[in-house]
Amino acid sequence: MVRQAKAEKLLNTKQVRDAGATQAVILAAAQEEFAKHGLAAARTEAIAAKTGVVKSMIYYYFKDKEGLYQAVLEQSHADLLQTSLQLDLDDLPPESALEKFLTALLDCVSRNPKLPMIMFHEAMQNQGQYYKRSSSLNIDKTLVEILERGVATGAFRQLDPFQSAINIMGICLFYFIGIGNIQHYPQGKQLLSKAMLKQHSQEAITLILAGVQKA
Amino acid sequence: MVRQAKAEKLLNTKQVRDAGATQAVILAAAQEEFAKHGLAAARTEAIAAKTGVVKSMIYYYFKDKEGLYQAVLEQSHADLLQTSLQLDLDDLPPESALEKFLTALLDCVSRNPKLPMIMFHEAMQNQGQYYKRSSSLNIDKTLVEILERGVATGAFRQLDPFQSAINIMGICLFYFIGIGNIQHYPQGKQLLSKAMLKQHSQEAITLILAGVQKA
DNA sequence: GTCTATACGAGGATAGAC
DNA sequence: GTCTATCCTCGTATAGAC
Repeated sequence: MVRQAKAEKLLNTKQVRDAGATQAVILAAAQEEFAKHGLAAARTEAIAAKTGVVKSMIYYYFKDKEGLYQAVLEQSHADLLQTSLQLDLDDLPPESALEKFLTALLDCVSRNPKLPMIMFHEAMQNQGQYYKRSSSLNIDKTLVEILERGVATGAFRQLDPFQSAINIMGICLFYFIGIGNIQHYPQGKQLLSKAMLKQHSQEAITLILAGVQKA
Repeated sequence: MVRQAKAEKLLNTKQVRDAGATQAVILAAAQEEFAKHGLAAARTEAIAAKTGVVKSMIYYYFKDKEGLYQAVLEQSHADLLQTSLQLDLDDLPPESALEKFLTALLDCVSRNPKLPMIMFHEAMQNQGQYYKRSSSLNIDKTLVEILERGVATGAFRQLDPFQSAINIMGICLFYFIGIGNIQHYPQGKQLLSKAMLKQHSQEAITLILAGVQKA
């Protein structure tokens, strides 16, 4: 009797899985799906299909699609937030602070290339209503402050800190957002390979530093 | 008898509308909707609601949602294509060519701020499968060629033309894509006002020209 | 060409067995 | 905790009157 029960469990491996593992696997699949489609166009069925777990598990763990979306948003921003908090830039001269900031940001999105896509679906579809509460605003504020300081000390040229912050973020993040279109170029490069990501970071930093420097 | 028919037509003004006007009004509304939501998440009902015309007109004129989407894509790219063809940059030195190119591009997207949003929904949701056939690839190719020429003549620093082209496009376009998120900043600026658009163009051009110049 | 009404399918969400 | 089966809303698309 007991033996039979055990055998049944071994056959049906799904029932052995624990809560944490299932949640994690759902979150990972959801991140991919939301990155591609955003909240509205994402399909819970597609997410479930990737996990091997059944659709109703999503509702069991995350209540509904929106609940899952918010969980993904939070998890995706966690690394970025953590990174930004650790940066202690106030003591550094503006050029060094900017370089350190950019390196950290580019490392972060290179580790998680889906993040920019998620952010911008959020921006376009939902006008940032979920994003607003999130941490990312601090990132941009940090950058604006570095630029203001650099202009004040004369390290940077006379630029508008607000506009320039947007443009600098554009240099860093656009690469990841445009991938879908960029891929269609003849060369057929692997845009997310380690080598290309490294090169992107270097090119971006060089372009930015040269761009803000006094003429 | 004839009189009555005329009166009836006057009352029911909808029936007076001609095909061209209706198509145009649908296209305009669709462009807005697709810019916000992309193909999958766009709602034909929402498009119809904005027009005052009834939903079934969409199917009458454009066959189905995808047909309307392609029409919007084509119309949205028309201006950009037209602009890019008129640019005759081969005779100009690289710096002038780049500046002329950037001015044209920024004018174009300032006139039609929805274009970048549409392009990037397309990139993310559909991996550029519609976009591929479109004209925009030429835009980026033009930019790559300018950069290559500038590096060859020594006008620009040693940069990777491919990577740099992406980053430059990022500076120009990111502003329009990020609007949803950027708006939430305390300042509450009108990002699409004439003044702000003008400023963005100037800041972008300055940043780019400074960034590619030889050190 | 425009409207009303409706068929039909897709997908979000739940109930209940195991 | 996981699965199966099902409900029901929403949204695309069509049929047909005017």
